[in-house]
Amino acid sequence: MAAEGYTSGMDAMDLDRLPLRERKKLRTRQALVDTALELFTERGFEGVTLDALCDAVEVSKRTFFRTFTSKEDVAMAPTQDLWEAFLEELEVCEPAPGQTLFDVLRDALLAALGRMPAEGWAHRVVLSRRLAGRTPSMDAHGLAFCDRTSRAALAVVRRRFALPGGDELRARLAIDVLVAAFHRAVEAWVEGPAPTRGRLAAGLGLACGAVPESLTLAVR
Amino acid sequence: MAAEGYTSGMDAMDLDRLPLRERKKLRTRQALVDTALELFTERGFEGVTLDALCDAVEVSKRTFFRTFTSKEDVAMAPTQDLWEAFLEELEVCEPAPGQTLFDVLRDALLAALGRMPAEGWAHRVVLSRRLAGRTPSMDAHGLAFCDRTSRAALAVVRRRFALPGGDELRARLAIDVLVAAFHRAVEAWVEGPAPTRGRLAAGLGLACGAVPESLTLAVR
DNA sequence: AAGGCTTCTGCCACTCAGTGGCACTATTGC
DNA sequence: GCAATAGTGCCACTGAGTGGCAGAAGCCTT
Repeated sequence: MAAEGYTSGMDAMDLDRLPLRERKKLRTRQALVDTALELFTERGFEGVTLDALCDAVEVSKRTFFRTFTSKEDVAMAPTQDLWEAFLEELEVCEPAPGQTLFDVLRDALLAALGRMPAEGWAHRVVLSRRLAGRTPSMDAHGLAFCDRTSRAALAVVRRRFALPGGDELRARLAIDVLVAAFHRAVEAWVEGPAPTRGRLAAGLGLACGAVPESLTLAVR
Repeated sequence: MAAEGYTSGMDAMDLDRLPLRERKKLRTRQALVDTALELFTERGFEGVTLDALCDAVEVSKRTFFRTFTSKEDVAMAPTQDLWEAFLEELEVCEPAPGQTLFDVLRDALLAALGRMPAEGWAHRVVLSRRLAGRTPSMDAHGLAFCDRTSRAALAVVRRRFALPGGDELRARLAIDVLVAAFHRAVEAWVEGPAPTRGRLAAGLGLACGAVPESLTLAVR
């Protein structure tokens, strides 16, 4: 079943209606992600060459690079799916007027989280994050992706919620803070017991709630 | 330890006292950074091979990799010097009791900024950042470095300012927020006219001040 | 249902970043 | 000066990522 967790805005129904060619492509994509996470976890990111991965999935290296932009990319796919869903949620959400932008952003992220497949996704993210923890190049890749997503999010916010000029900076900071809170939540989540979507959502809420106090926290 | 803009906690006095070997090393390092920024700016990051850079500086590739960890690294050196100085400042600063952690962090960063060489440093950072803006791999490298520095900063904060257990998250968030504010400040700074240390400091103050409002900013 | 048309895939050769090893030269402390 | 101890240059090698082209597989007519 291809799409789950790989193409964010799509459920199994849509999937079956896809032309055969697309379904195949999705299947290879999923196979690459799953096998990559498995092999990397087993032997380490550096310990697995692309040739080895491609052999295991029975795909040529050329095809790999038509599906993913880099070796890091394949291992970060699960998280990236979430951020893409976040952008889509941000695009369609209808916040109550007067609501705080920060809350709107947080809710969009929570909604995106709710759209991730209940089965398997969380596990893939955990493997991916643990790997990133001990693989600098993976971590860097993930951070860069977040940064690009933040820019995209700012563009959506600017277009949909018509910011007064001086608030551009504040909006961008709100996004940065959300991203930071999310990272902290994930960090705690992958260490903790039984990582599920629900626990991650709870952690995100907690981290977001801690932000105001983080600014007024006194030393000594 | 080093020379202007290359090793944070040292001025020209100290430099002359260094053994010859060290001074040579520093000189190569500086030559590599300057030439790299020049060539990259001229022909683009991808447009310059390491062999070309090493030829220009008359250094072997082997030596390059003894000085820098990667091609990206050499181009990000100026910013990294600042963050290293920040860690040192954080280590030695003596905040007034009751002061806000966030303010302590911001002041440490401002102090580090003040320690950067008045001549040349700002210009190097501007070149470096502009390059990073159109070179994903450089940007990723920079973000990863910030992340590592944030972790290190948290360790210092934990040790020096003995946090109660539950405030670990809040402290880390405070650091993340500072980093975000700094990034926004730099972003605006490299676009603006006549980038000097002073203007960057002003921009950082502005961005830090905008954080509380960014959390309460309402949509529509 | 068979033809051509399009799109994707496999393969091969290539560039370039980054590493390991060894011989060589230069600095330093005696 | 003279060992000991760096740091350096050179060379060969691995592995990521790319370009090009020939062939296969899905697709779209009639």
